[in-house]
Amino acid sequence: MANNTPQAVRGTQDIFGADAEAFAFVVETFERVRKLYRFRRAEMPVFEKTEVFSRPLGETTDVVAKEMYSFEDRGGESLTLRPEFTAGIARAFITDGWQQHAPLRLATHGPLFRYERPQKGRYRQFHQINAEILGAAEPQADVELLAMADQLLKELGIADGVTLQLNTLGDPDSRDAWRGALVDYFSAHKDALSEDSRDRLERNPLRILDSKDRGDIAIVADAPPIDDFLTRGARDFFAAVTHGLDAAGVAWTRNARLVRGFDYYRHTAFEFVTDRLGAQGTVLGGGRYDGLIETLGGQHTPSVGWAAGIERLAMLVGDLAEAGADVSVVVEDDGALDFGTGAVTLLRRNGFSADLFATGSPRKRFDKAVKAGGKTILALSMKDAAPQMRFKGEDAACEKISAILADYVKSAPDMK
RNA sequence: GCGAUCGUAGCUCAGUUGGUUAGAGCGCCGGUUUGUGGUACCGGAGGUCGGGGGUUCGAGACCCCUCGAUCGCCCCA
Repeated sequence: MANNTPQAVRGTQDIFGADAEAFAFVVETFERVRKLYRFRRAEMPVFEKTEVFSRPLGETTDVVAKEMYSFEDRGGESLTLRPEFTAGIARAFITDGWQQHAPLRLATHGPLFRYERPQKGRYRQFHQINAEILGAAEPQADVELLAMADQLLKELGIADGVTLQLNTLGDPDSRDAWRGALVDYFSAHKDALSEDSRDRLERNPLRILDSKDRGDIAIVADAPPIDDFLTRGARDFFAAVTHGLDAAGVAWTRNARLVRGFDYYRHTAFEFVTDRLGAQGTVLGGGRYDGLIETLGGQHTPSVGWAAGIERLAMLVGDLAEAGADVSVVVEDDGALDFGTGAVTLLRRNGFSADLFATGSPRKRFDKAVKAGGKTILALSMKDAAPQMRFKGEDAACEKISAILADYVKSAPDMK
């Protein structure tokens, strides 16, 4: 049957039913919480000039560009489907003059695209919710941003088993000193490192810290910690963030090995991690990216943000049952079809969700309605050429429905 | 990009060491039964066994290629 039908593109997903309900629940909860924290809504383009995404990634572009969905448009310009929100928002901050709104709290959500091998909770087209505070150098911004994330996870009902892991990468001076010390340390243990990590030593030494290789983990345990290299300012900044989190009642744990691979990250880095999603344990992650907007040609603009995969959050939320209709109208006799059509429309106009069961074997329509899980069932049959209404059960809802339909029943020419 | 496992009706699966016209449950459609009733019974539709090639007298079962899924590695903005 499907022989002649094109297949869905690898890594895409058709989200439906209970999964779609969980997805919508995540987005709706995000929208609600974002307003509580006074984040403003933004809608961003799904594609940008490739440079918007490639330039901030710097030297590693070569590796990362292979994971971007890039193409030339008819004018020969290289465009890319957004693999993240932040770069596009940073571009808009510059090109649209959003400096005037700083400090600017922004929230957005939607599809992102990465050319990667699909696995659990990871797709080529996936969806994220995203929050940023642009043009805010003070640690209080980090606290607010994290408090919002924390509240979101709690309101989604998935905070159990999820921990906030927090680290600092310091300012550029701290970070450079630490990085140098790590390179020295790992170079001294080069022979004991895994092949992957020897490679990382050249490309991106900080990444050795979250290697999954057993041997590497042992070496990493004795690696010099960032704390030994923090400048006074960096230390004070991190202390202000952690004190703020404590004051806000946000639980956190220090993970001194949590890193971000790109140079524009400064100070705070964090991930909300669960042990319930296999290899893809990060549920929400982000950090402070004070250096990003400069790489795109803007003024120095300290900013902090996070993103979270909606699919992964939805998996943790679990299946949400689709609600049954408030009323199921069953036309048990085709003679009552017009009456049923009018009745169901009237109910919907009065705010009742309603299904109409009027197809298939008339004798089985009632059973269908029962199975569909409607809260109240209104069965319509014919008696002496006139439609008859009958409710299943008797409760307050039936009375309301009767009241809504009372005038309609009187006006129906063949209703008694 | 690499590795492992998997791919049979709409869904969940069974198909014995390769052997006749490919099965079940659920769902769907119709009929009978019941008639404030999610019951029971009967019947029906629906599969070129992911796709292509090969081995064989014979392949859903074996081999190769390909597409896809799942899990892990790499990567993770």
